[in-house]
Amino acid sequence: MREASNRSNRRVVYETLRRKVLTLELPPGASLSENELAASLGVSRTPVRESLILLGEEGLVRVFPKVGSFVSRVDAERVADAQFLREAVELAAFDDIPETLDPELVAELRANLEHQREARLDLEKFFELDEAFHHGLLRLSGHGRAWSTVVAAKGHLDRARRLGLHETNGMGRFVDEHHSILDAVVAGDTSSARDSLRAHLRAVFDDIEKTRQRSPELFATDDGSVPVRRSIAVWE
Amino acid sequence: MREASNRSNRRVVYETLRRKVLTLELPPGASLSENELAASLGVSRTPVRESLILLGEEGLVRVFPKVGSFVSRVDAERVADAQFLREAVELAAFDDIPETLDPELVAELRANLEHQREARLDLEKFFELDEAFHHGLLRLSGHGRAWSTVVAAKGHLDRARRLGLHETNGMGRFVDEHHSILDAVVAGDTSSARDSLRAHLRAVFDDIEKTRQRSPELFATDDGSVPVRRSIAVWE
DNA sequence: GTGGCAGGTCTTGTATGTAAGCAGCGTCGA
DNA sequence: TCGACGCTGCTTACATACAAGACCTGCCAC
Repeated sequence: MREASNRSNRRVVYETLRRKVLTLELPPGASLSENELAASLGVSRTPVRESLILLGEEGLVRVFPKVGSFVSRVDAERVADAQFLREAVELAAFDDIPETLDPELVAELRANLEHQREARLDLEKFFELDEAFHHGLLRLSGHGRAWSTVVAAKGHLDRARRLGLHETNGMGRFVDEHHSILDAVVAGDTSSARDSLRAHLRAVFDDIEKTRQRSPELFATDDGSVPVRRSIAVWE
Repeated sequence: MREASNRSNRRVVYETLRRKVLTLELPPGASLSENELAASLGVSRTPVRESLILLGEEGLVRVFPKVGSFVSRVDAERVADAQFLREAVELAAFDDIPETLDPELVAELRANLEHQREARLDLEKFFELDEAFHHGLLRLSGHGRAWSTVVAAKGHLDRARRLGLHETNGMGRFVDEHHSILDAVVAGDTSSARDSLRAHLRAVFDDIEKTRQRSPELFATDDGSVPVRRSIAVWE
């Protein structure tokens, strides 16, 4: 019945749920019943449950034993933690940038920036390119593998950013900042690249903070309280 | 039959397995059959399987579908990745050290160093204190929560370190280095503290490198090849 | 002797059954 | 009217049954 896929059901379910949580398609507080999800996705509870456990470890889902599982609130502390981590890692990588850069990778980054400009009004597309760009910066210094750790830690940061960017009219400014960073790196001016990158990351974070002050309800502190059980889940 | 514990079976199994992997009690390459582990631990396959999945995400275990699960080899690349990450995070934290330190925390760190000196011949005890010390340094700057991410990423680094320290005669040198770091921090000399911390972390890493050159077989690159199935598991 | 095939046994992946607990709501009593 | 109590339906946690594939071993043919 199910096609012979190399990717296990669990992997598919995990990635599907993760994407929906990060894109806020499954909003904070949404109920994630194992039974409902299993029925919706056409699999048994097992892969769903295993996925929820993984998302729980990542902090994107909270599992309350015998009560229910819910998409976690966007936690301001976790957002700040992720900001600190990514800044530390990305800046530290610039200390290890080699004298001569991998020309192929530089070309890839330049092409990425072109696509960013084209996609500056398409939130999802832009986010995807933004991720690849920052990952690429790490790869320039040979620390590309550290990106996965950053990715795993910055779920709350990404959701907070999305909350803010829904009110923004275009990501042109970010593209400009990306350009500054890459130009400085290519010019061999590591110090300037560091400053530009730090400024860029801080600007993103400041936007989030502004959003938080405007709409604090979106950032409800994620204490141990159990959300109301009513199904908020938006699930087709 | 089983006592009403707040900690779920899965949590207990996960932490048990993780500890045994990190302490090399379960050596790299050891077979981790879900059935065997379930029988040994007196639980069903479910919590064991869920734990193995989590350890797999952490990189400590490799799961080969329909073949078996095995403790992952100590991977030199992953060791280097973890080294980069922890250095980035710990050094970046020093940029945010406040003017006046939390005196309670400082006292705790000083007491920790006393215990380190007492335990400098007891590997496991020393490791525990070492972890708490570095975590404490992060807490000084208000970034204590970032430690969990570092912990989750540095499993390979910890195992590599253990491999090396089995051949060492005491951790007195590390205690001295810890003292230098803390003294510089307390004196408000952040720059010197950074230098000392970086030197300390690099020294640890150099030790690992030396071990790797002496005993490369312990660091077999962890490619996709399936280990022999014969049960290497040491399990009482 | 050697190569190849088949079967048995192991593995993980998935589905489902069972247990135990929390929450909400209605009802009953004061 | 209001509070307490129990029932009902939901949840996750755990156990178990089944499916499908990989590997090893031994036998058989050549």
